[in-house]
Amino acid sequence: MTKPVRTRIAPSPTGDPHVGTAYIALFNYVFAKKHGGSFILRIEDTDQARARSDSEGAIMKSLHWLGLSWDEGPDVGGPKGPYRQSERQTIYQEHAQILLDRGEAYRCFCTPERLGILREEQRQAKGRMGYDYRCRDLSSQESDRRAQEGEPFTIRLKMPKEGFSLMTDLLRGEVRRSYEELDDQVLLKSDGFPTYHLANVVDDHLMEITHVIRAEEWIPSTPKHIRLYEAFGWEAPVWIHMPLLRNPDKNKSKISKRKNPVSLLFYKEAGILPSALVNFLALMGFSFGEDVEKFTVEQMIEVFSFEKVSLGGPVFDLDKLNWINGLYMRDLSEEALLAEMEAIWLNRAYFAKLLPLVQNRIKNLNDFIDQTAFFFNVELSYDTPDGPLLLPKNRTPKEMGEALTEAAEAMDRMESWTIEAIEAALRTVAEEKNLKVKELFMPVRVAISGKKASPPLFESIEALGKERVRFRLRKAAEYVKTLQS
RNA sequence: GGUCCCGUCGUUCAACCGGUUAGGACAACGGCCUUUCACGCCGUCAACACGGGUUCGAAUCCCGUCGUGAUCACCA
Repeated sequence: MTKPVRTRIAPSPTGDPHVGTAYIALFNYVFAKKHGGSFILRIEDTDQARARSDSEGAIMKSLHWLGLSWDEGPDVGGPKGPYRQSERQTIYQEHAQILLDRGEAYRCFCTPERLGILREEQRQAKGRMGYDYRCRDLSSQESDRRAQEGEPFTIRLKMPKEGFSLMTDLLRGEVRRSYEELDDQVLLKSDGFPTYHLANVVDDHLMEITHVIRAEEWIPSTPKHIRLYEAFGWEAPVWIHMPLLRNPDKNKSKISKRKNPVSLLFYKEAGILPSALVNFLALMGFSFGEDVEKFTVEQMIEVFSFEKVSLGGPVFDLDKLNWINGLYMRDLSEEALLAEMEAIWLNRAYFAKLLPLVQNRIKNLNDFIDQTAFFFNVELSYDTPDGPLLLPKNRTPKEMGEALTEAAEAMDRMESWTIEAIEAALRTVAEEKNLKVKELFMPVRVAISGKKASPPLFESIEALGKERVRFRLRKAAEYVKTLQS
């Protein structure tokens, strides 16, 4: 009677492909394959405000790059589609209606403004947080009337007010949670889109997901999901909450782009091989056994079991990633290595892009190498003769640290990566930080090129790409703080 | 702040259901190899968060404390 194993990765297309997505995808993939099951990709694009058009494609491309391909998904189709939540609107609305009809959910006419004020009051009072149930006991007549009159509403799940919820997590055992601290979650937003909670449960059920393998940040809301399964009368999947990847800072906070490169594109552009990155990700929480650290996904599938997964939040350690990548480099034939090099920056197209930037500056053909070296590596050293120029006269390390950090974030926010847009963004940063243009541009130049003399700044930034520019600006921000003003 | 997860070297992963000089790897340091560097090899440094129990015996089981983290949205 055991059903075929089906797992899924459900990324939200709101930004660059995230290393955490790859991490969770890996374990879903491996577990499914271990049991001869299916691995599914579902795009959770129900947040129309944060969705970014280029994101979905980039996520799929990156996952394919890592070899974590799916059996069913928006691009390959499958029997349980569509696999994009934005294309499943009516399904969610129908299911919300079912809950409404059964009295398991209710319309809520509270405005975002009122809820915001409520939240603020609760914060001040340091009391219980959460919805105050104002609309929970509206009569059905009133509820129907107001809905008919066109008053905007959301649909909330009716949670029990007492007792406790019990979740059994394969890795963590039983987790109890009192219902008193769980409020009535919004299931359907006033724009008609579902929230994660509704869409996730409905889709997991309809797509016959047997094991939900997701990050530990979901543990607190799992009782709501369990309640939803109960309300629908469905069997819940097996819950497995993986630890969260962490920053290498003092506190080991959840991995974040402010402190660590989190985009898969960064690692690709930094010359990390997909096989090495996947292997490294596997090392985060999983132990192969016998002290073996280098293994392929296929080998991991052979030996995989959740008993071999540990729960401490693993720190994403670039040093070890680079070490293991070196291992994979040495395994490659010269031919294969050459192909990998051409695939990143050592190719004609990239040379052609750089050449116009330096043509006026070179006196012989070989000067090209000197002038463009910084376009071919990842991290620069600022402990150099020009390094002190990160700090203009009369500016403090703190000021410039903040300015460079802001520059990094401004670059990250850019949607269209053009020379003009880059310049505009940096000028805005200078203005916001009350810096003269040159007080920002020289440090930025040194940050991205390592030198005070470089090809044109914005063109160089454009050619380097967002990932390395961000990385260098952040590194420079750290370095400048160590300088004396 | 409430709730919940977690807690072994700086980092990562071990040490089957209690009995080990607590092990491997990355990093660091030292050495060998090498014209140099790297690779490789050898070695050194380094951890059971704390306090109570249970037990002949606790990193391992229980309780408490502390600490980190996550979460408390019409985001996922």
